[in-house]
This record gives sequence, structure tokens and C-alpha cells, in this order.
Amino acid sequence: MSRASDQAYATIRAHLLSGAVKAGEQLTEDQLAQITGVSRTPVREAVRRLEDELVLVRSDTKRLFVADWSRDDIEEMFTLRQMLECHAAERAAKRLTREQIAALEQVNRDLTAAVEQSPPDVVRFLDANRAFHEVIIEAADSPRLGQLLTRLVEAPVVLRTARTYSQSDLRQSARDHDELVAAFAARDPDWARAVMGSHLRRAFHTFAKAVGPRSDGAASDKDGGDA
Amino acid sequence: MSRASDQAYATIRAHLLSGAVKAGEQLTEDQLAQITGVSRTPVREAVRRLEDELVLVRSDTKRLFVADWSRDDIEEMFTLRQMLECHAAERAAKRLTREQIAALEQVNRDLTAAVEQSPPDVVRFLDANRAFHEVIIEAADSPRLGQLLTRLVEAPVVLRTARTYSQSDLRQSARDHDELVAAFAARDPDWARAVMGSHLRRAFHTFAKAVGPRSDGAASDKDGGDA
DNA sequence: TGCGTGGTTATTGTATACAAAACGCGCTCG
DNA sequence: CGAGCGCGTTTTGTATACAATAACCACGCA
Repeated sequence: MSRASDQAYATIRAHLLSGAVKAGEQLTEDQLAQITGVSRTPVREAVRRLEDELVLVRSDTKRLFVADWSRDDIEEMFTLRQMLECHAAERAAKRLTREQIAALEQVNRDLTAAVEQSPPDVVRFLDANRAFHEVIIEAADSPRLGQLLTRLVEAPVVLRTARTYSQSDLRQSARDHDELVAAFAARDPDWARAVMGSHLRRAFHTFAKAVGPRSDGAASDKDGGDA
Repeated sequence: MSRASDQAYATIRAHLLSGAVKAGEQLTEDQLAQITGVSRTPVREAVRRLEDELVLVRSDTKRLFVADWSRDDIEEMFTLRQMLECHAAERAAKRLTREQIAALEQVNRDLTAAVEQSPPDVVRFLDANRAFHEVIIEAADSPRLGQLLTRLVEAPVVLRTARTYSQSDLRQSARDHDELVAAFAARDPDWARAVMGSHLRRAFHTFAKAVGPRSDGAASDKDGGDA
């Protein structure tokens, strides 16, 4: 995209990621313009993108806030992501070229290396993880699917990345990726879908655990409901 | 949203819907500003929304065109919509209030009336159809799901509404809705999902038939001017 | 004291002017 | 005759000024 609005987008994201502003806090376009060093026009463009990703939200009267995702929000997001990304895995299994599979292997080697460092290099892990999923989405060859997933995937990362990941979680993630590659290499769409499903569902639980360790000591999850 | 950009959005949509511009044709922001009667700023906002919906697309060098959906594009869209809207139907079946079910019945009565006119009132049909699906999405109580579906649903309508609908197609659609209401009244998520699935898949075929009488048509479309 | 009300400030929305980038055309040069 | 290049024009991108609207605060009145 355009230079300034891209920069604004990246800078605002980085700013949120840095933890400098808390969830629920108000932001103003002027503020963001100052932070990003561009005028309000491209800032508004960037803000729109972040609104689409539900990283930022507007009040009923158009005031701008950092989104505050509840556990339910996160579950919803992971449910949708699972639905779409399982579909993507299935399609990818039928379409991935040998080169793309090799690329996935390479990316996952890098991811594994990042995980096995001590301490694990979380930033590198996240980068590799994103790259991995991007290859799959690319191979799924469904532009709209890719567009929808992009929206879903980025938001929670931005909003919650301050949190810590345990090394065992990261290792399991790497193993999931290995098995996905195996499913792809076998050209088995059902296998790929299944692995992707459990991968994401586990990721949700890992994520949710960190979000709401529920200070109230009683039952961890009341309020069943949803499906 | 804001007054002017909303108006721009609606006006541009109406303009496309009117068939005044053909798929693949170039548009300029200035042009649209003139048409909508507002300045380029809100036009750009509206254009961005339409880009999100893939009604408008930009070339690699940011020039603006009316999207030209291929049959594959349409199939992709319906596949995704089916995936998401089946999920919505399932959730809605568990959540719809008696009032909402009554509303669906009312909407579908209206839809049926529109269909049974001769000639059928297609605009009224489309309105009722949209209202029907909106109630379901609302009841699914999943904001992100709603957001994603909105994007998917609107585009093909805008791009292809010039086409004619056969009365039998419309009637079948009305029957599907009736069965959906029955599934909802029975609070049967599986039934609701199944009906929604067949409803949308049939809709795809109806739609695709009009777009390209055959998928591997010999010489139907030359040079996809896409961008 | 509680609540409405008016004005003041903060914030978003829109218009316009200008800057940058891309397209197209004609011209030159091989 | 054709290919590449320069320049004017078109189109998009950005900054800034201004308008509209919402939040805030203080004040007065019951």
C-alpha cells in the first residue's frame, strides 16, 4: 500500500504490541498521527485496517479505543479461524508443490530452532509460525479465504503478545507443524484438516489459559454455553 | 458511519448495481466524487469498503476497477459463505428467541409475496432475503462471524444483480427459508445447518448458471482483464 | 444536594490544495 | 520501422484547514 499509511499501520501495531497502551484505553487520531509522524489522513486509513481486524474499536459515538478481548472473543476468533484454516489445510494438501512443502520444512526447522533456544526466541517463533501458515494459505489458492484469515489471525497476536509462552507449548506447536508437513507430503487432505484442527484448538486453550487464569479460585470455567 | 462516506458508499453501490459501468472498467476517485456529490475523502473511505468486499479492485499500481468475478470466484465465495453461514445457522438454532423466529416467519411471508407477484418483485425479494439472513446472523451472536459474512454476501449481489431470476428459483428459495424456520422452531442445529447448506449450494448453482452457462465454456470470456 | 443547561474543549468528519507516482504519447535515435 | 526515453497529463496519496459533533465542566436553579 501507500507509504505513509503503511508506516502508520506498522507503527501503531508496534506501539500496541509494546504494551504502551492498555486494552480499553482511548486513542485519538491526532495522538497516533504524532506517534507515527504522518498526518491524520493516512492514520485514518491505518486505523480503519486495525478496526477491521478488531484490534481497535469505536464507541457508539466514533471514539477510538484499544479493543479489549474477552475470553469469549478469543474463543470465537479461534473457532472461526479453525473453520477456515482447516479448509485451507485441506485445499493446500491437494495443491502444495514440492517446493512449497520444502519451504514449510525449512520454516519449521527455523521455528524449532527458535523454540529450542533458551530462552526461546518468541519473536522468531511468531515470525516463523506466521510464515508457515502463510504458505498454507497461499497454497490453498483462495484469495478471499486468505483475506478473511489475515483479519482473524493478526488481532490476538497484537493484543496479547506481551504474554509469555511456555517452552512446552512452543514445542508442541512445532510438533504439530511437523505432522502437518507429513500430512501434506502424503497428500492427505483429511489428515491435514484434522491436524490443523487439533493444532488450533490446542492453541486456543493455551491462549485462553494465559488470558484468563481466572483469579477467582473456584471453577475455572463457569458459564458453559457456547459451542 | 459518517454521513458523507455512507452516502458515497450507497451511491456507488447503486451506481454499480444500475449497470452503468461494466465489470473490468476503470473508475477514478474524482469521477465517483462527482457522482456521489461529496469530496474525494469520504469517497476513498467508501471505496475502501467496496474493496474489502471485492466489489472494486485495484491494479498493481493502485488504479481502481470494477471487479470482474469469474465463475471460480463465485464458487469460492459461496463455499466460504456456506461454511460460515452453516455455522451461523447452527448457533442461531440454539439462540433464536421466539420473537426472532416470528420475525423470520414474517420476513419470509413478505418474501413469498414478492415471489408470487407476476412478475416477481426481485428487489423486494432481495431485501427480504437479506433481512432473513441478517436475523440469523444476529441471533448467532458472533460479531466476527457477522462481519465476515457481510463482506462475502454483498459483493456478488452488487455485481450480478442485473441478471434475471426465474420464478421457480425464487420459489425454491422461499421454501428453503420455510424449512429453515421449521428447523429453528424445532431447535435442531443439525437440521438448520443441513438446510442452510443445501440452500446456499443450490443458490450457487443457480447463480453460476446465469454467470456462465457452463464452467468450461469454450470461448465465453476472453482476456480476464482483472487487475 | 441533585440535576438540567449552556458554553467550552476535545475529537472526529469533510473539503481542498498540493505532492508523488503512473500512464500515455510523441519524439528521437539506432 | 521499431524501441527506448522524456515530458505533459491523469490519478492516487498526503497534509492541512475547517466544519460538525460529542464529551466535559461549571454554574444555576429547584
